Amino acid sequence: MTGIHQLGRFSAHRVAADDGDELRFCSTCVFGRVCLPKEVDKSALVELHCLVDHVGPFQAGDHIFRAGDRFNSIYAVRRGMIKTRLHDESGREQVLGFHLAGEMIGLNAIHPAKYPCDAIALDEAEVCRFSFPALATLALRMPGVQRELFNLLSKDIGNAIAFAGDYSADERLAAFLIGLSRRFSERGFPADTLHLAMSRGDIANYLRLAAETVSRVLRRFQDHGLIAVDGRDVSISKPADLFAIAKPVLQR
Amino acid sequence: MTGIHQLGRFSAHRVAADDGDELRFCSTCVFGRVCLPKEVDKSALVELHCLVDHVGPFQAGDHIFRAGDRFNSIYAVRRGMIKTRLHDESGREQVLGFHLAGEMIGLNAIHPAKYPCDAIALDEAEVCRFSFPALATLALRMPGVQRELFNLLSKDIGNAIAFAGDYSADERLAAFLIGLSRRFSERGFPADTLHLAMSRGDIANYLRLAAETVSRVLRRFQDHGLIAVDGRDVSISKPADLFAIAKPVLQR
DNA sequence: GTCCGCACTTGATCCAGGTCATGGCGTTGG
DNA sequence: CCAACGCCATGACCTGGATCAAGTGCGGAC
Repeated sequence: MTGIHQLGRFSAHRVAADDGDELRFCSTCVFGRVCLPKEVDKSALVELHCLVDHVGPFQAGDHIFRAGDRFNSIYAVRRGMIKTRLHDESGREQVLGFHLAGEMIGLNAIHPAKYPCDAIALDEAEVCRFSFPALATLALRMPGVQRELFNLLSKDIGNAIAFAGDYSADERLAAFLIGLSRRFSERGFPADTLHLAMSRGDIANYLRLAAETVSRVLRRFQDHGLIAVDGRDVSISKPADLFAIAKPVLQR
Repeated sequence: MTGIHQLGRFSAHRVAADDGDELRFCSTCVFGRVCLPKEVDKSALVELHCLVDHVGPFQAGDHIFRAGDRFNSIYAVRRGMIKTRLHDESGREQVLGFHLAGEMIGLNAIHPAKYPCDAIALDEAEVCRFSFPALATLALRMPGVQRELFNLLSKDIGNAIAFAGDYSADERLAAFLIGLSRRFSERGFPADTLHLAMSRGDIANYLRLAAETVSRVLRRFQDHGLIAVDGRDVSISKPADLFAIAKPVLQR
């Protein structure tokens, strides 16, 4: 799919912004914070806002972008959950991450100038598309935007190495749940009740475990009273105990 | 160690540049390429060069920076090999990478504003220190510098996920050797004779294997005629066969 | 020299987690 | 209504690589 076809496709999906106006960003938006400092330049802010497209909604299974697509934009998740994954020609899949509202995807596409991975909606989702060339140009005039981009990129390197160590299945799962819980609560969702939009298989793949192991560990956590599992809904009963297990992974 | 103490420490190490002059960068330098495009602005170039400090030499085991140090600079390796690692309070170590001449370290420190990992020389090494605030300011005026920074950061995300999948010990080791070989040859060193400046333990840790497994797999590769091992010197006899093993890791 | 220490190798054994097989359950579609 | 399918759970078994335990070989101190 070429860049032009992509544009056409997204235009068809476009919906009106349901929050954020000409000078205010979505409440969840990562770029919201560039509005805060005193350095705010109204005209530049309008420009920043103008280079954003709200696209979607996507249904579960829809691709936001595909590995190999020419890179032109980075995306902020606006609603729903997105997974990024790469899969080689022999069919092996590797889930790279799950992205919640307010988080950015596509940053790892800047260098090779094409997306290295697929981005797939896990439930009904909407995203904001930022033209990266436009953003980079704007960053030349707005130090806050540049700083924010550097921060986002740098943070992503850190995220990528989160599960790099050789941790046990228990540590991985606990860290996965605690991490999700934190991110949910940062976005205003309750920290103790999680909805896992992804399948057990996706979780397993992300954590480099077998799906059976994920089932078994969740079961054991439940038997020990750490969590309560109901299908894809998980409630965390003993966050402190769960954190104690996750600690080696989280405190890098 | 505070930023100021760091500065003092590095000053003591400072040596004169042995290549690169006022308007030319070290031949290996990642920022060398910003000099190429027509947009070159001599005065800005002088500025870019001025914000670089050549520091070192460091001896094997010396720290370039430590986890927790306040972030102020990114570093380009100038000579030698640097490993980055993080280690938690319980003593578990995790090697994040090995960095050759011409490669950049410290990019993952931008966001938390402090280095998340240690950087340690593996042999006699020198580095170039770039003040990041100065670089970011310069990037506002030099689109080429900004672009290069975005590229470097984005590339690092890709590097971080290289060994993320669940690959076998053979695949990991083969990919490690092929990857090193490629990077050496990009820097002008022969592609078929590698010197591994790091210990077997470091390799094992980086690949999430046991040191014993690294020994055994190298032995097996040698028995199969793929490589010849002489202590820390490895020569690659059948790059194609080795690549075939490494393929699942490399072709993400 | 010879003693020590460290990195590395090699063999023997063990185990966490993978794989395989089966069955339940909820959803979709005819 | 039932069949077909996908997702999940759970038990039985297997295995790749970790761990444990000896060596080996080499460089540095004296």
